[in-house]
Amino acid sequence: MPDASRRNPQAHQAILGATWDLLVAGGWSAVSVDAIAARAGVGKRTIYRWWPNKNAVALEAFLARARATPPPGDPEGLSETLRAHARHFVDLYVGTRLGALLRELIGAAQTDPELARALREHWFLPRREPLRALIPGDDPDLVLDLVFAPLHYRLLTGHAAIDHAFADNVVKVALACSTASG
Amino acid sequence: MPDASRRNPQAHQAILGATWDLLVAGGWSAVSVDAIAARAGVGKRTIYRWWPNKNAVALEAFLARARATPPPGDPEGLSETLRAHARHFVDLYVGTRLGALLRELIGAAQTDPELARALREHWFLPRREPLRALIPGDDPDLVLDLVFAPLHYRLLTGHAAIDHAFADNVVKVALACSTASG
Amino acid sequence: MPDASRRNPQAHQAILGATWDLLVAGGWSAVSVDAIAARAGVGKRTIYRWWPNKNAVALEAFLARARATPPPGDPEGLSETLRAHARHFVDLYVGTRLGALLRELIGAAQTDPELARALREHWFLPRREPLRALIPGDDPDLVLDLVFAPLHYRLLTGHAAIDHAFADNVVKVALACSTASG
Amino acid sequence: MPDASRRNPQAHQAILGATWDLLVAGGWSAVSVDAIAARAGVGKRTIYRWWPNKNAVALEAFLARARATPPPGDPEGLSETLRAHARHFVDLYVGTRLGALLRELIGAAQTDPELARALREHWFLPRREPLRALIPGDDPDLVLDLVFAPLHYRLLTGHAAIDHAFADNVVKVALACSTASG
DNA sequence: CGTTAAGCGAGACGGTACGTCTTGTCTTCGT
DNA sequence: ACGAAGACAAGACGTACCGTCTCGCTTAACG
Repeated sequence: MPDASRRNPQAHQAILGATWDLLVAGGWSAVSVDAIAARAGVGKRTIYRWWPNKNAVALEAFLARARATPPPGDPEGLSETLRAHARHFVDLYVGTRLGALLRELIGAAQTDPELARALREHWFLPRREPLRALIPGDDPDLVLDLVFAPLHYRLLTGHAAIDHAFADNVVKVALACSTASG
Repeated sequence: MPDASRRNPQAHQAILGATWDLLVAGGWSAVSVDAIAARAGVGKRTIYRWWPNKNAVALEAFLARARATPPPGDPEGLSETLRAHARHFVDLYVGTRLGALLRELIGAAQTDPELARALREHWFLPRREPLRALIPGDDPDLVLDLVFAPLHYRLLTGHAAIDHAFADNVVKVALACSTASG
Repeated sequence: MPDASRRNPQAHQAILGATWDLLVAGGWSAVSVDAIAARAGVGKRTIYRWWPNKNAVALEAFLARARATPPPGDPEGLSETLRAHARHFVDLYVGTRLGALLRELIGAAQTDPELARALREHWFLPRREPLRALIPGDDPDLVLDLVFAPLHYRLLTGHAAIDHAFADNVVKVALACSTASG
Repeated sequence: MPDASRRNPQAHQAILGATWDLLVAGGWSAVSVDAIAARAGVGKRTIYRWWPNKNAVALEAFLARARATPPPGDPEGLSETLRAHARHFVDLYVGTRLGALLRELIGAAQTDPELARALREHWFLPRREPLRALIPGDDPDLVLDLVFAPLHYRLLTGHAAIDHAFADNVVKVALACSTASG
């Protein structure tokens, strides 16, 4: 295992930057380890020393940019909070390179268990966890899924449009559910 | 381009069968056009003549098997109907090779727009369409998403378990929503 | 074996014509059985019914055109006769599509024994035979080779130019040989 | 393009060796880039990195073996020298795998200009050059052709046998020519 | 005059080889 | 020891061509 303290931060950033640039310029299909290395002016070995494969690099590039736009500070009331989060996802995902990348990462995760685990651990769970405590009832995960699943489902299948109105609707009915049924 | 009436049905079935066999034996990563051709005793050209790539072949293999277990005849009452469908999806997807294949196909669809279109057109929409008419209110798609999105979301992200109880809960709250909010 | 009396002469000529056209348009590499069939408006089966492979077709196309320019009627004297023949070869081969085709056929014959046999039988021997009787001495084949080999050698290796002067020189020294040594 | 100093000599030799082995075992038709790579335990990419195609590989394999039997040191007298060289060609070519390979390479060169150039440059010219200076008269190339063309002509057309006697005869008459006519 | 057996056009098929691409490992230098 | 560079084994990709085949259609010879 490499010694993290001796890692070259320039190379680290160059790799993430090159990955993102390639993605913007040519889409996911333009991202290959060779291409990243060439554009970053870095040896392939340096990439494989620190990441297991290009999916992991792309995940880190995604997280760096996605985390740069932090989730909304929670306003008053559960309904408002969830609505703010749902709209935040819409803004982050829809019509953005970041949303496309997330789609592609979730896609790649279907054949890359390690990526699936990392996505859960570094993206989905951290965004859900702060909200779980706010949800009353004995199955907060169910409510969170009612809110967030439709968003991601449409993102991945594209069978219907996603916008703020949709986000608002989803939150409204999901909350109605949890009170009506819980 | 090619004349479908002259298509060799033996070769057609052999290709789909070989694809499925490879999938069962070695998972999605074992499926390659070369491997399919070799196992089916078929020239690669014959595959490329009728399908654009292996994703399309795998989709057809998926649909052939998935359609072989038709959705439940609709029992009395909307609630029962949706519950039957949700449980049907659970049975079809969870812990089965078919579910794994669907996951992988949705994954591949994130970088293959044609596959995405075909999946929507030949899988998602046909399963939704008969149910849309049954849903009261002015946004039946929203209700269908409340029911089916959590299922697929958990299938794709694996952040929580899927079983009949989950399916039942989802249907219960989704219906509670639509009545409470609509 | 097919019944030659029922052969369609239009198809026969169309195939030879298409072969030649392809050759002129794109060189030997543009000649494939598929391409011939397509351009001739003929089924591949029709080609394979009458020829074993494309080399045989091309040979026939070559012979049809090469035989259309018959060798010179033999003038007075062996020296003149050989010189006329040598110059005839030069005219036929050098800088012409026909010469290029012969090169390519001899090339193909190196891995196609049947083509080699046919070339010998239908091209080389018929051109040599009438001359053999004219050559005095006990090894006329040697003299013929002294005359014709350099021509074909340069055609195939391209290590030096071929023109009438070269043809004349070859004939002059070859004849000098045969008298000096014989 | 690639950095020759970093070339792996084991792989280089394995490729040439595998090419030769395939040739000996199954003839030219058994030689394919795939087969070479498989037998040499080498990636196809490694072959294509250093050679443009299999013809170039085969040429190098030919040259390696052909140069291993160097041309005869030149004995006293032009006649003896040429005779030794002619017999050397006969020994090298006739009834040997090497001769068959040369035939096939010359054949392939008819549709591969780069191979043609390389054959001239690395085989024909180096063997001719040392002899040119020995030939008196103003057209040494003509004399060399008189000696070597018949040999190669018969090799390529197979219209007559090749043996030491033929070589001797060719040299005898070719020299008679040059003195008689020059 | 009708039947029947070809030739024929079209093109699908099994197969093989091609040349390109990407992945992840390994080696060689330089710093 | 890390990093830049890139060669390497492996093997999938999609294309091209080969030679065989199956399908209907037409057409000539024969009953």
